[in-house]
Amino acid sequence: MPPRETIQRTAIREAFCKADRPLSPREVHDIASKRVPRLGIATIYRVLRELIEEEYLTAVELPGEPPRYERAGKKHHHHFRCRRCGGVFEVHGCPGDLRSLTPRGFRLEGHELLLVGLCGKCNG
Amino acid sequence: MPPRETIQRTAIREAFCKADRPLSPREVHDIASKRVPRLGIATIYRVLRELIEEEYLTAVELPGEPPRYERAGKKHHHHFRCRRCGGVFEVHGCPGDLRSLTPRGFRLEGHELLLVGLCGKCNG
DNA sequence: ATGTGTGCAAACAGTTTGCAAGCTT
DNA sequence: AAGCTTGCAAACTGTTTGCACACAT
Repeated sequence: MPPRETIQRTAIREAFCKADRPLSPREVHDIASKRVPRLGIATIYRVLRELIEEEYLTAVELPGEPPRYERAGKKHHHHFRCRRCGGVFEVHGCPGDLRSLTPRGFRLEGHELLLVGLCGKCNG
Repeated sequence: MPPRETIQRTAIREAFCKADRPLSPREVHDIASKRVPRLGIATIYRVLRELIEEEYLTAVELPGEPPRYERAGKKHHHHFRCRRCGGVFEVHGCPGDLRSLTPRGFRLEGHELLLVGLCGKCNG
């Protein structure tokens, strides 16, 4: 049976609809609390897990920072992080032939790539 | 004045000399505890911070997990994470030519790559 | 002897879980 | 009405800090 339509779930989904960037659990809680005052942080984590399970959201995990979440459905991509302003941008395309880097006997199933440098604004 | 030569520091440095992979604070504690039985986890964190400051260690930040540490000064390399046992291994070599993925106007200075799959043991 | 470094425990931040009560179906 | 979902608080993990004591110098 599908999950029930609760105001909490609705408020949480709405937060992601309005956001144009990946949100942390704390940020989701801050946004959704405006609509559902007694909203508990545990509910955020529970619903987040369900929405990922349903593939409504995906986790965005970047090195050195806690995970954020964004709407699922985007095609395979990587990110570019500006070391000056901290902004994170999508980059499309993908390096090929990563199998050649894989140690003998290991099974390669996927990869994550983060480019680092200066974004257009910070590069001047 | 330089840090004092304590058995704790020695045991922690030794753990990294023998390890051929990045270690988590917990792993460092497990290894160094064999030599220094009453070793406290707080000491691990304190010494880790000092060793990074001294550039004896560098932090290895992987997406979705707490930081690990390895000896500084290694040449450019990446990591492979086993999705079953969670182990992290070094891989040598590099995809190269990532400039083609960089957005127009951005300045590419570096990159981080994580391969994901099954390690030799978990692959069977 | 001096004062830094350590072990322990408490404090913190982020995340998960147990349980009684509430709300959707 | 039935039982999934929530809020609350406690439990857990990873990390930091305060403090008295130990030990390297």
